[in-house]
Amino acid sequence: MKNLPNSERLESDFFSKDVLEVAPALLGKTLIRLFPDGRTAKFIITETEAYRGEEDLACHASKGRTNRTEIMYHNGGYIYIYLIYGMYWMLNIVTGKEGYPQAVLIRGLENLYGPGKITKFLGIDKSFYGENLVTSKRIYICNNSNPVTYNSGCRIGIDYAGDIWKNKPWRFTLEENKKKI
DNA sequence: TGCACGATCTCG
DNA sequence: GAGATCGTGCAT
Repeated sequence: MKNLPNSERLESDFFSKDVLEVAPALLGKTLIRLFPDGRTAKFIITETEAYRGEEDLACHASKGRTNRTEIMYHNGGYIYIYLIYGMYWMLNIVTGKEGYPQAVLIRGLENLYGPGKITKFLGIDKSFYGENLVTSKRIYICNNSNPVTYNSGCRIGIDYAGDIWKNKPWRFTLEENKKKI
C-alpha cells in the first residue's frame, strides 16, 4: 500500500451506498491481494455487474435469505463468493444497507479478464466467503483519484431471469479498457 | 435422498 | 459447439 501513490483503502461508507452507485464507482479502483507467501498482486478493476434485491430475478437473493445468500443481507463491504458450473468461484462485493441484499460481481481486471480466471489466478475460494474488505489482511480495494469514464450494457449469463431483469443495463465496463480486451 | 441447473472456461 | 463438475435449492 505504501508504494501505491495517490491511493487509500476504501472504507465501509463507500460500500454502503446503493449497488447501482457502487458498481460503476469500482471501475478504475485497485484490487489488492496479499498471498500467503508474501507476494502482492494489484489489479485495476475494469468490469463489474450489479445484482440488486430480492425482486431482481438474476440476483441469488431472489430465492430469499438462505445460507448461501445470507452475507448479501449485511451492510456493504463483505465478500460474497459462490461456486458456478462446479468449478469456478465468483467474486462478489456486498453493497448497500443491512437487510437489503445486493452485490457487485467482479467480471474483469486489467490484463485478467473473466470472473472464473480472476479467482483462479488470485487464489480466491470459499474461504473468502464473508471476508471484510475494510479489515482483511489478504484482500482489499484502494481508491484511485483519477476520474474514469465507463460504458454500460446487459448482464451476462442470466437468460433465466426474464426480459425485464435480463435487459437492465447493469454491467459496467471501463472505457479505456475496451481496446485491451 | 435425489435431481436439474447454473453470474464459466478451455479445448476440439 | 460441447464437456467438465459440484453446491444449492426445491421437489420427493
